[in-house]
Amino acid sequence: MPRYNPATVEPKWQAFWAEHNTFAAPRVPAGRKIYVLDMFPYPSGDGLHVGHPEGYTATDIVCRYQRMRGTSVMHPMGWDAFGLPAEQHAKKTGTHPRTTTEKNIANFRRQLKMLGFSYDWDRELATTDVDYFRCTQFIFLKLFDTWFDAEQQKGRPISELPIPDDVSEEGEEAVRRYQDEHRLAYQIEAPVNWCPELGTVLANEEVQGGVSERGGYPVIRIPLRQWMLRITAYADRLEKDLESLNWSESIKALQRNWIGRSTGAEVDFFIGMTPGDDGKPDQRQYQGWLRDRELGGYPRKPDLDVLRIYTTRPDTLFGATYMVIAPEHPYVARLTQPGQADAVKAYCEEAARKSDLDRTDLAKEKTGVFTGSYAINPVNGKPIPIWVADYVLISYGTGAIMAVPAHDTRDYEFAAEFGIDIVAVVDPGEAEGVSRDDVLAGKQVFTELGVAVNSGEYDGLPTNEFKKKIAEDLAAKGLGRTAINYKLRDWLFSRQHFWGEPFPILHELDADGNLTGMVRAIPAEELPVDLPAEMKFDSTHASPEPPLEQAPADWLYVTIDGKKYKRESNSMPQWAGSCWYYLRFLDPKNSEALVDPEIEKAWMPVDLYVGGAEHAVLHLLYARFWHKVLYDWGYVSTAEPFQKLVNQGMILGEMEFTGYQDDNEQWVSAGDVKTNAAGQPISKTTNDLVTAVKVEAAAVEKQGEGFVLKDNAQIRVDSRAYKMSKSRGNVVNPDEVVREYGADSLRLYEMFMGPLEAVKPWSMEGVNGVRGFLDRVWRMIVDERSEEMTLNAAVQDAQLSDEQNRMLHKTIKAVTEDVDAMAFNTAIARMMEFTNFFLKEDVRPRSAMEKLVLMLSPYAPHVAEELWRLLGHDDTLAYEPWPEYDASALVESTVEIPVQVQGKLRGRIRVPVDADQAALEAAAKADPKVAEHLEGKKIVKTVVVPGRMVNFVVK
RNA sequence: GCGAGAGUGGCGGAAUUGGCAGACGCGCUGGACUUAGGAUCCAGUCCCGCAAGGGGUGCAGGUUCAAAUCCUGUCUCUCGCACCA
Repeated sequence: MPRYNPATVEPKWQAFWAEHNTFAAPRVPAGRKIYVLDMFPYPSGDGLHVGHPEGYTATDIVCRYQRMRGTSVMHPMGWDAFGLPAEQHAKKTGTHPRTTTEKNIANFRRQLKMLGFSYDWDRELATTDVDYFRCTQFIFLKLFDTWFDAEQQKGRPISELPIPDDVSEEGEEAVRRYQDEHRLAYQIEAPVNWCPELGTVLANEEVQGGVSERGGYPVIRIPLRQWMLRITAYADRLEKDLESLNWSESIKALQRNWIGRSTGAEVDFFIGMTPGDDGKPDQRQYQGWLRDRELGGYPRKPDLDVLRIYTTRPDTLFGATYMVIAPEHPYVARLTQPGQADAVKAYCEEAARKSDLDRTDLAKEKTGVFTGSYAINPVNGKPIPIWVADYVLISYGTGAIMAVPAHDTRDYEFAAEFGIDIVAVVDPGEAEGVSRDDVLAGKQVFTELGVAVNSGEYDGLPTNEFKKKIAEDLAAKGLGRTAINYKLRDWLFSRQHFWGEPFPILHELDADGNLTGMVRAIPAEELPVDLPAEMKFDSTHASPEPPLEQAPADWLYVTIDGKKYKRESNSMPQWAGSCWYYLRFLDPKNSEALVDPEIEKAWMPVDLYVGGAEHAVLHLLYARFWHKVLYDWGYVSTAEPFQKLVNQGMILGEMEFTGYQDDNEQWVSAGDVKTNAAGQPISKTTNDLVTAVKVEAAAVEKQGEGFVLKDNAQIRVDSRAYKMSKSRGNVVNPDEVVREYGADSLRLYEMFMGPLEAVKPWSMEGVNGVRGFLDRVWRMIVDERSEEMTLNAAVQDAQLSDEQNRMLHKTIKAVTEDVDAMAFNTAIARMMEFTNFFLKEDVRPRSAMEKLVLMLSPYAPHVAEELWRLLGHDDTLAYEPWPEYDASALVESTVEIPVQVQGKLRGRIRVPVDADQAALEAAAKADPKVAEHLEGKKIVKTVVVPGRMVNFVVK
């Protein structure tokens, strides 16, 4: 009977591991430690996807390998369980989100256990656990209780915030408001991205090109009171500390790009308090202002009589021929002259109505309107017109720019559109790709570095020197200062969901029951703030108002010391729970602290963090931000949470061939098909829609660069693998794969497909292939013809032959080096070679078989345990020492060396390993094939690399 | 447009201090065993060629005794960002 049958072997060992608590992690490590973390999944109703086990298998291999090397391993798993789908399900069916969530978690847990991962399940947690979000709320209180000291670059308790005298003179309420303005968690009334379809407000990051990232629904902007987290305060540290991390350069680049640090200068342009009838500031006032600035210096906050701008190119100040302020800029109304009022008002209203989608869509053509007012360019005293245009964003820099059309593409387009002067102030010289004459004539835009012209005393300065010089000069005159800006925005931290962590915040009510604008934090010892138990779920949610506004009054309203309060009804975003779960895993049941400091110190940081690249920016940036705040408070001992990060590549569906047919079901070659604006395939010649038709692999053949129909070689077909999706019907279900081939085969296949970080197409035949390998390993060791589990007769307590020994140690060396490099695909290939070799051996020494089983066990743990037992061991192999290789066993007495003539391979010679140059050369010349090619030629040069190759250069 | 990464057989991929291109697996071809085969085993499988030989790592150049690997240019694809002043 005993053919390899994963359906019996796998559940048996899963039960064994659970019963013996095989993978329990110690409270603190004994000796060397490794903390290996998977990005915990959102337990969706669809269950596990084959993408999940890819990263999970990789980390599981590392953990099992490290246990065998005597390392203390922390390897936990949990659930990122808050999220919109459960709430939408509740709206449809009335089922409480917690019920749905628990059901989904149970399914995920079953699936993960089915795959044999060596998690310490006693540490399991879900972000929806009340005890867990009690701690999440605690961290929020800390964020609320922190201000960022820019001097020290550190978060500090709000009680240490210095209060300016003029504020403290105004009284206690003013002080509280001042503090509230400086907290890391603060509230604003801001236009938010309301998505009616999803019934929620989205973060900027969740809106892609004006539509929701999930679902692609339209998003409109409406004002709402929101909680924000001041992540921008930590931008500098978040960027700088990337350097210390063992992350791929591409992920670091993504984060740097997202943070988007730029250095430049802020400059104040004088506009005056009351412009003249012509819209221009009074020259005498301007002169007075210049003198005041020279004496008083550059103020921290701009006065009302200036327009403050940010530029990365202060060297182009002389070329600024107009200015632009964003439609939302607070000065818009003030700067609008009566004659322009209607036009400006209309323009701003339209801009406000526009969704981000519209703004992006219309990006091709610049729009704007003149305010009628002018500002004075501080370098030459010239008045320049101020425009309102939506290509300037209120959320970046100061929301206002100086426009230099000659040297900025956007300004150039705008100036061309509206006929504004273009003055070149940077001479491109011999720079490539531009015509110097055209640039100097204002007919072509030039945005690179060059040499200053038309810039008064600065003429002749190279761009970089000019930048430095003018920044100093402006600072000396009190007109500007060097400044740093970030693309990163503060984090919109509230959501209009029921199914999220409630904020531990109360809003003060006045006698009429209206919000006073003052808030009060719930003390840490009174946490958690649980969600209301009784809750009705509406199927319609047509307003952006949070569902918790409909919560029972006894939850929503609180009276403390006779004062009435209303609970915050927003909830936290899903990101909140995933910001710190790696800490809670270390000490999941601690009721006193987030994590015991002794335990935290012993296990942190996470040594290996594996997950999808889709979290390269947001999750990782948010978690790093929280970690740094906790670090500033002394709750954690490391500046960064995740030392090494690896992103597994996406697994695509099976490779597909796609042909195209027109309305008459006639084939259209893929070369004649393009996509239209709506993304549909159309014919290049007729522009008619064509239909994509799936073509079987058997019906196509390779021709040249691509594939064509076998029946009609004129018709090219597309060949590619697509992202798995329900709509495409190419989703692979892990349950089915396990049923058909077993968990070990699934694990092995996912690792064998290719490098962990690469994007790879699925292939069911490939799974079958690795299953064949496991079958061969089984037959190599087990006697299949026997009814009992019996060793194959070839497995004997015998000495290894030299060749067997070499094979064994070669394999140990390669597999060990590969797992250290996380090159699992080649490690598996080496074990396949080992198996192919020993299957041909009549005697398979037991010790060699045991070592293979140990090496295979991280990849295919169930079958390995089963074989280990058959080989005569009573206990799990999880803590057996990892095989060591013997370098002396690798040495061969002779080696085959290629011989080239003119760089072309002409023969191979077998020589002693230590053959010297002369011996190699002689042996090479003696080879008949080589001799043939040398005959009648003169040897000009002989290259001999001992142990590697010989090359003759002849004439 | 900007940034990052990648182009190697029919397919997934291996080989990177420059040194035998195609490890390993799939698929395919032929054979053995068999009532049967989607089991197993054996042999073959980069392309052209009967062979000798020639060609070959997206394309075009270059460096070198020797290039998938280094340099220059170029094309294509994937991912991310996208009016960030």
